[in-house]
Amino acid sequence: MNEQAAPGRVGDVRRRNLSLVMDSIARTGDAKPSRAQLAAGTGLTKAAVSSLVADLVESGLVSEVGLYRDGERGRPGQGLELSSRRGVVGMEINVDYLAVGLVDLGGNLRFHSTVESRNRGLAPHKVMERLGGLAAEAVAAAAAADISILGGGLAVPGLVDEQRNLVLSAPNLHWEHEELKPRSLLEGAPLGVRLSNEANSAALGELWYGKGQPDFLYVSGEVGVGGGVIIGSELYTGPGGSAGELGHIVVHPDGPACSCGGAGCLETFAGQEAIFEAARIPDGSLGVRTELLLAALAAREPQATRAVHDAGRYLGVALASSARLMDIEAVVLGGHFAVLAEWLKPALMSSLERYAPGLLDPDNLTVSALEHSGTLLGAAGQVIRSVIESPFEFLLASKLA
Amino acid sequence: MNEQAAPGRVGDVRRRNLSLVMDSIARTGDAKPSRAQLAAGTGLTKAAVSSLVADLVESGLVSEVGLYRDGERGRPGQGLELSSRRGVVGMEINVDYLAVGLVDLGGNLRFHSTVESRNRGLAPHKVMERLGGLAAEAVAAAAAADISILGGGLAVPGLVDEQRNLVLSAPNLHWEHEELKPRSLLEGAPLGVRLSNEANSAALGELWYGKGQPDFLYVSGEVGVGGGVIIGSELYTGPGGSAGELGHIVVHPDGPACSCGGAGCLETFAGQEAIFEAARIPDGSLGVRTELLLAALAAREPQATRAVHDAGRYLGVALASSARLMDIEAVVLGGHFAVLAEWLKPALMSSLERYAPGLLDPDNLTVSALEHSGTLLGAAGQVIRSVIESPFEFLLASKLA
DNA sequence: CCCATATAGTTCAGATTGAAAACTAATTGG
DNA sequence: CCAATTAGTTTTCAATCTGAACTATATGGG
Repeated sequence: MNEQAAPGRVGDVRRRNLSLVMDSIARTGDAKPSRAQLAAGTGLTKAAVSSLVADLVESGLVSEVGLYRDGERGRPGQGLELSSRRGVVGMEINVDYLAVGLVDLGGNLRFHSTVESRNRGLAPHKVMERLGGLAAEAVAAAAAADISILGGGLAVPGLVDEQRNLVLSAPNLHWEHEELKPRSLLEGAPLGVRLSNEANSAALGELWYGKGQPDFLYVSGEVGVGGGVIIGSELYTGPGGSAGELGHIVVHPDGPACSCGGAGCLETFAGQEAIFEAARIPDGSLGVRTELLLAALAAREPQATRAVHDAGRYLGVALASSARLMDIEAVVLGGHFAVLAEWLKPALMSSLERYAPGLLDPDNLTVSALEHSGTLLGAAGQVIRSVIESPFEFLLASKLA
Repeated sequence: MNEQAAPGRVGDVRRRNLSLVMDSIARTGDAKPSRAQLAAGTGLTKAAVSSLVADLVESGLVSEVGLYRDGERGRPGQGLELSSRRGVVGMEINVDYLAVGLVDLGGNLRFHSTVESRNRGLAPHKVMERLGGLAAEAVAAAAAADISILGGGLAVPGLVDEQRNLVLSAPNLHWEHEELKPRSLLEGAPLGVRLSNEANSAALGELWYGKGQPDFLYVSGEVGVGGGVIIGSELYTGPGGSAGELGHIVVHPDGPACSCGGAGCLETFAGQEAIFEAARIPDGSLGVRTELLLAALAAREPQATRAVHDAGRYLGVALASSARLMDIEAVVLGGHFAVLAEWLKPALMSSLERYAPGLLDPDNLTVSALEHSGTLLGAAGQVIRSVIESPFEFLLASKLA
């Protein structure tokens, strides 16, 4: 069948409980729980929690932040939080811009910088060079705030091989099978830099730092139409790692040819290019075209209205199919779908009602609250999450060093 | 965010390792491994394996089956297998028939019986009564073979709530929100009877007792078109438990209305009724209509050929979308799609090639090898699997008794 | 026929770790 | 200032793994 599971050792229990305590602190967030509260919350004894927290504090992942003094009787507890002096750098390469952010273990965005950059067709090493400059700013900001950088996450708009640091295919950048050297962006960071897909990162950002529902489909409308599937608070990537390709669901069997080699894909109706073209918006920078489109919609120009209506209708078809297939009950719109939400939603909802009546509650179709920082937060969050989920490995590494 | 994980206790290690040993024995299958081989395979020490096996043998889940004598030097090992004297009854209610089977822990079908029964529109208690008669045969067969029955699995062609023993909706039986009493089919079986969906069970049967690939989409062509999604050797059911509804993917936005309330669903092109109707096969029993259709296809009658061609084409659209969305790389055809495979496959493959070129290797589009017993094996297998995955709970229960 | 060799399986000491209970620490309120 | 209350630590105990030594049972060469 498939691979054999590893045997359970006595020490695994501690591994798991360290993670449980980290996760509990992370979830409790701003409440800064005491050891006693963690014991109550996790089901562990106070003794066990004390011992676990001692290890986590020693390693610097968790800090004590003063006493409780809430007027209750009894000895006040020591508040605990994920250290605000450890951080991860989130980075994003997109078609029209580059962005970096510094996120501390608690999930606070401590520094943020975006620059416009026409990356389409640019050689990967050129783009990485520019991004390196931006990353240096984040490193400087971290030094200034006395934050030690554990690692980084880099999101790109394409299919990636995380293990090998390959961008397998990013059609909108015109990159095919390019090897990046993300590690070079943050020399010396103990956990390195992790490559990820933009839509997946945005979905994870939404999960960890947004509304936080455990099951939803994130729809990313950038130049391409991407998707990130969150099931049971985990990203579903599929066996090969490329699940969520909402843009290439067939929404009309007689539809036009698509750049993917197929036909009738959602992207041919609802991708940025498709919408701009159908709305007769002239060529130009993304910002300008978006302004023109919004103005045309506000002026109720028929071609623009129709373009967005069609996009909404076919997005509805794709969501109806997706919801049925994957049993999805909530959708979060991001990217240009978020920008166009006001005009898109009516057609989208009526389409959903036609093709999958009653399946998706209108209240469960929301717009991302994180806007542009969602992808950064998600990219950094993946590294933060890996520390929360396996603090034992981190402890080991820091003990050796 | 979501629910808190349970704390790790020292005893969890044994729980996990008991399961690991059970699973190792199950996987090794006919090879009947010795304790030493299990130690090598699992990474546990011989001492640990001995202790674990002792518990499993005592509870009756595992039996020793004679010595190895393979001409090697050294003391021969004691072969171990999942007990062939413990069994689970698999049961199936479908539109045109009822079936039961007796499956031992090793996955061998020890008894099997199917009867035709026009269940459409029949009251659930009537159907359960008939099924009870069949189940009694399985119980008698078990007694004769000295097999003690641990529990049962019951598959139905509809959406179920496993926890509450509800059939939420089985349109092809004309059942809506019916409560079944599956437990009554096997009074006294310690693990009870577990209700499940027919397509999901067939997919699991294929996983555990068929070709055994870890990732695939099982497509069930019964009266409705269902699907079972297997990812990483697990059934993907989605947050609400109703994932895999392949039959209601929208394959043509201008298609006809569907019984689900939507429009253009795959089922309206590729369901049994749709195909028979498009092929102009007169009403009658399923067996007769199938014969007529196969004869018409053999005679190359244009309406039949066209009907099956269309079904294949739209199935291709649905599979292209599904494969893109869920990153699926293998498909197993079951039910009438298996019967019609010869005529269906050409249209299906050319459709896949048109809508998702290169995504699905023709070699990865296969027909189920288990035929009708797949669903039974899967239904029983879910209970067997639960014993393999948590033998500790079973040990506890049997110690109390 | 017997003993060296090899492999299977068991026994026992040692280490890790959480539970449970008793204990110490720090605060409030009468 | 002391009783009550809550936080956190220390101690003892049980579960269960590893590792090493030991016993059991086979093969094969002299």
